[in-house]
Amino acid sequence: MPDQKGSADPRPPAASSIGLLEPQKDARPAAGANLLFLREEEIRLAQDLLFFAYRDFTNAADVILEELGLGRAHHRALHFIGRNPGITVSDLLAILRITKQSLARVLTVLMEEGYVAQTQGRADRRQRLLTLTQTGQALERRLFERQRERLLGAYREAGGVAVDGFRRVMRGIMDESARDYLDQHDPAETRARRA
Amino acid sequence: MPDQKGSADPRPPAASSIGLLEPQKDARPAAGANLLFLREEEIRLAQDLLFFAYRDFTNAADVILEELGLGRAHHRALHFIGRNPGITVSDLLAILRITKQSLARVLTVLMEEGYVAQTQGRADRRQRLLTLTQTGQALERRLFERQRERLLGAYREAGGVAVDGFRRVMRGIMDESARDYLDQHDPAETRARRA
DNA sequence: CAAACTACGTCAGCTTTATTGACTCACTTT
DNA sequence: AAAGTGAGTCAATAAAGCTGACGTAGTTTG
Repeated sequence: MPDQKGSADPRPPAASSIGLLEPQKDARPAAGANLLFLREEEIRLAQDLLFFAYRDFTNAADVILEELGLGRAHHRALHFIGRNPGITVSDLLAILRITKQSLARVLTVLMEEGYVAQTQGRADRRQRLLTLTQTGQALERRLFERQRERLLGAYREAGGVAVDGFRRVMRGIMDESARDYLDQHDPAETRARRA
Repeated sequence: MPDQKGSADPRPPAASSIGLLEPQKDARPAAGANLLFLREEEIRLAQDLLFFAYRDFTNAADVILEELGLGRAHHRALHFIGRNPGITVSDLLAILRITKQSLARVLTVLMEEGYVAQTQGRADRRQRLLTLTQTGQALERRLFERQRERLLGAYREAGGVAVDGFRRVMRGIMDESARDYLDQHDPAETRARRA
């Protein structure tokens, strides 16, 4: 039980810099609009949210990974190969934003253990297209199920409108290139519904 | 009392538990409501969202950290010390979920560089209460500003309702203990507005 | 009060995950 | 034929985490 601030609380001027940037004379009466005045505290809360949600979300799959002697890096590779069957090594590198050598180590293990297979590119034979094997798909699914439980619970509690908001904000946080990537996976069908 | 789990949730039932899992014969034309039928793809999209948003959000501060020879671990410590002045070492450990030794390495650097100061606990003199020095506050602010830009942009684009949804979903994803922690920082004032 | 427990620090050794830079090989493009 | 690209690999290194064990000061309790 954290008891912080229990005793001698050296906390400096707490709500010190409230009005962030412009005091923003929010004239809009729209519902929820008052939530939008972005004081510092609101942003700091979001930092916390990202940290905890990501921490616990990734953690959900760790038990399984540990059994198999794999790490999160392997999970990430499995996830993106599974979602992009036939992806090239360089495309995968661009998604993960790690170096070729870091990826190589991970891929080597995944191929040795029979989770991932390579096939030579047809158009460009220099390419090694990555896919999940049956085993790989099965593992990815186990990992997925764990994380799915969490998201399902969160989605249920929050409701559909909240989920939509969640998506919008998350998209806004990431780089434009990441949004572009997502749009390839989330094409017309879903985007249409969003409009 | 902070809202635990789903029970006793004071929040408006809104469009919560719509046809989840069920193929949902959506009669409602309400915007976003039909987004809620949780096919596998929807969950996988969320995995992507978390990965990219977290990747790019944390990345935003990396440039500054690199200049100073610090890493993300240092940033996390700075952030949570800044947000909990006078926090004890063990409380910080509980938040970060790393081992004492890992934290020790980080804290040693931060204290050597003059970003963090320790004071002996008054009630319990075994405790070493951690605070940011002036320098530490200044650095934390620089890092904060970078991440703030991103969030500000995302919040503006998404709008107040979306931000509220984002918060709800993120809270739902994390462990209950993390939600409890947040409730200490986000007391009456903010929660009231949310209702 | 003495024993037991707690908060913190630290030593020693280890693993995972990442990094940079240079190089080869096979293939494609110009 | 030359230049460029996709992929793999070598070697060396770093950041950030881990376990287990132990010491010391301080607190709580039988």
